[in-house]
Amino acid sequence: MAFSEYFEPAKREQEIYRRWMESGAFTADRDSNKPAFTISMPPPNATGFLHLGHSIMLAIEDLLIRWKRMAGYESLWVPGTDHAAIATESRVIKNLQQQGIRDPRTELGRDELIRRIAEFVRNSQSTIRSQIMAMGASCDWSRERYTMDAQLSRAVASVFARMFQDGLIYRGQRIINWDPTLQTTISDDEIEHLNREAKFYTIRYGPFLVGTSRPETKLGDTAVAVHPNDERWREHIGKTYEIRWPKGPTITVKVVADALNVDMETGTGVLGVTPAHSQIDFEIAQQHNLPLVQVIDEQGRMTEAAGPYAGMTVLECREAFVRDLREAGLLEKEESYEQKVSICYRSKQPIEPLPKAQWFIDVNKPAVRWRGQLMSLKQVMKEVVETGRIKILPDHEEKIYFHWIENLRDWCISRQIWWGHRVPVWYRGRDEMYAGHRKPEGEGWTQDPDTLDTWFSSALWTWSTLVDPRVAMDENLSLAEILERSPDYKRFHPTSVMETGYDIMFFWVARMILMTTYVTGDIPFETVYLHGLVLDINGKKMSKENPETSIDPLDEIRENGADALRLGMILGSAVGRDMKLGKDHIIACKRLVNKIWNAAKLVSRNIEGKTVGDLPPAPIIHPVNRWMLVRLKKLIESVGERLENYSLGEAGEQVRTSFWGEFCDFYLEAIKVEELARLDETPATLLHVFDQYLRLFHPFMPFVTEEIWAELERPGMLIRAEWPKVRDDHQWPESADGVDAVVRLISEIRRIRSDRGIEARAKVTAEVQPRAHSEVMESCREIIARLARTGALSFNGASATTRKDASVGVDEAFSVAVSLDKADTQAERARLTKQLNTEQEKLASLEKRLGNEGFVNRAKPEVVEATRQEAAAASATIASIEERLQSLD
RNA sequence: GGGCGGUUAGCUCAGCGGUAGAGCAUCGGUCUUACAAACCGGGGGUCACAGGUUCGAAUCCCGUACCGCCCA
Repeated sequence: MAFSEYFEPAKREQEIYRRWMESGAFTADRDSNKPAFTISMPPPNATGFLHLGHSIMLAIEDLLIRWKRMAGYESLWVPGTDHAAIATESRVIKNLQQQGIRDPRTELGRDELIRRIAEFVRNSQSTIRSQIMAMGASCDWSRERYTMDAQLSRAVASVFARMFQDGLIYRGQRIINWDPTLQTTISDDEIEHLNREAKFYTIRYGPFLVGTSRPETKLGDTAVAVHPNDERWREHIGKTYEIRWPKGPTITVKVVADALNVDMETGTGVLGVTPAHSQIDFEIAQQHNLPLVQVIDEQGRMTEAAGPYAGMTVLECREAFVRDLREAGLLEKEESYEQKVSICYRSKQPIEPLPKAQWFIDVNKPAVRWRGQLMSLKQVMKEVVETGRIKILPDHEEKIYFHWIENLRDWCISRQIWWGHRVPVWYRGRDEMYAGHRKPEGEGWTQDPDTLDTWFSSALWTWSTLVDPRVAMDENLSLAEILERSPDYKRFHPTSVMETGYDIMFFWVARMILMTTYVTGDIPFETVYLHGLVLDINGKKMSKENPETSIDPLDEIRENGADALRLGMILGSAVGRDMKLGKDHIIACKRLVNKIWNAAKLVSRNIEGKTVGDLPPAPIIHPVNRWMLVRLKKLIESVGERLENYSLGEAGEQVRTSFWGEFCDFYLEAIKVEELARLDETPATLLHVFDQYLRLFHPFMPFVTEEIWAELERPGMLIRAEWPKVRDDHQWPESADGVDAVVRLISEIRRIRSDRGIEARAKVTAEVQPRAHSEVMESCREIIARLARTGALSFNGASATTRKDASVGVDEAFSVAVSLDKADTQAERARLTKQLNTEQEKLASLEKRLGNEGFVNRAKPEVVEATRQEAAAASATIASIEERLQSLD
């Protein structure tokens, strides 16, 4: 046992992690008979870097995994990475462009570009892997997966084919969200909204006035919609107008009545309908059988249908068209307003609604067999949460989830990029189409060029990662058969907890529920724990533009250690709440790491060279040892409850408070007293208690606790040690209450010393007049003497508490007189009067409550009893204070 | 426009029916070798505002104000 002066995380963490790995502690044993506890790690992007979002995810999940592992569960934490289709492809394309390849897609071709991206992914996967390790994550690397692994790809294709056969996947010509920058469609959920200052134009439009922020789309109008009850326009309904724009083209618009989308109060009550470039207008057009005129193409340029404006970009066209309208006197009004622009969450560029044939998942078709009924995907998604089969934390996220489902539309799953799972559909000629997990027999088939939304494959993650790779290679097996023959799937699915940020609940969590219930007939996970965002100290998203407030987890690990960073993510945070994280907080957490290291040094010194018996055989006699065991018992109880409730921050906070305040500040100081130290039971208690704290702390700060465990030569490794159990035999109420009184007595003497400016080194004479627990107090005299720095200490101080040359502290269990060099009755009276007032106020309020019949009759009996006892204690204290005050007269 | 949150000590936040807590910061002190990244002591809050329910409200309900997020 040779503790270094400081625990140096940077020097020790890698070695500790290596020992964990080598011990096999991360690897789940499928054949054990323990209950399973499974978490699927949200796969970081294969090309990403560790950021604080990952840190908080890893800190929370590792905490749960380690706790459950210690508590007797077969913990499995499956790590992996995501191919992140759009993000990765656009990143590599940008890199290639910087290397001088102006248009990588055309210059390299599909196969070569995919080869380059795959190579890039291979190189960067190891980066994120080592960063996950740096956090101390105890995940099962032997089961690491990647969304593009063969068996996961097989799952993707098979699910697609099955949904196609069930009619849940269809190809449809619809208005989709087109990102002209990335040259692909995106789903509704991938759109973000941005407010920006824009112009709002009112255009003279045949007999109408029509408002728009996008005049260029008016070239593609095929109707105007008015409210059926609007007197102003009623006569026009059903008529068709030809509108000749100043420089062309001429458009034909029909006047239709629409009560749903037209608001009479807004503007002129006339809505220009552009079916090809607006979701809502498309729906109106479908109802009224209106034609579609596409005026904007996929490059974001005007089409031939835009007449003289063809070939211009959208913005060029807007400018030109507005100018032409103005010159022709058709521009009625031009005002500024705040426009909501839809942008792509990846490229952050405006999206362009366009008509295009794409693959969709039908969320409304009742084609899913679920618990004996035929339901739509939407209905199943709702059902599993409504019935509590899946519990979402925090609670209010369930409401958000339901609200999202209400508004959910068919999910567009095809993308026009190359990196990803290719749509498993083949065409031959004009009429033949085949969907399956492999190419159909015969000649002349061509595969659909599009790929699938990344979230399609991540939606399968909880179970696709558990598919047996060898079994999945058998092309003749159905998906159901593959699952049936995958031992990990059978053993570890459904998973226990899905822990991720609330910001991807719709992208991911909801879609896992959708896919997994459909494919497996079971839920993907039992509990969803959604953490909040980690913000900088000003409540802003961290970004490289603000390096002062931005925290890089890898820097923190290097400087302060992974334990401190992890604690920083857990302590003082609660489920689902955003946290403003400053470096101060992490440094404060580092102090706890340091504190436990130092405590370990002292513990080590105390047990050195002694025969330390194990608990329980040693009978515990001394009240201070008993008190410590009682405190520990209550802590274990309470921490267990908090963890079960997912109050992780509170659980950690309680261990910290108890460890620092009760164990370090009192117990460790108390056992420095020879009288206590020489008892055989003391080192046994000390080691037992410290050992238990190490276990309680381990899931919160695994590295330092594991290192101490080794230094103290505890058996095995802490990662595999058993979680503390509540010891019902550790119950000594008199000792526990008595030592509580001793703790207060010490504080009382210290306070008097501090108030009266008694020199720190001087020993004072103190006389105690106990009213309860006198035996315990007397048995702690040496401890009191040391911690309160008293010289003579007696316990018959009835007379002393009336002396004028003393300062008296009053407590419900005792009075204590501290002798002074000089009497100062004024100061003494002032201090006691203040305390008297507080006590009297307290008593008055307690008595008022007790005098209230409603309270006595209706409140819980134990509350009434506690109130009575408090009142009794307050009166006892008051009586003593009054007695003391009289003696001063 | 719809939905969901938040408003508690100077700061960051817990607590969410039994009468207010932590860390940091602050003020005063430091004999004591586990720890000055520490120790001892102190100060600091009508829990945003206004109603209601209750024996009892920071906590539950209704409303107001401001802030934030999500969806149209």
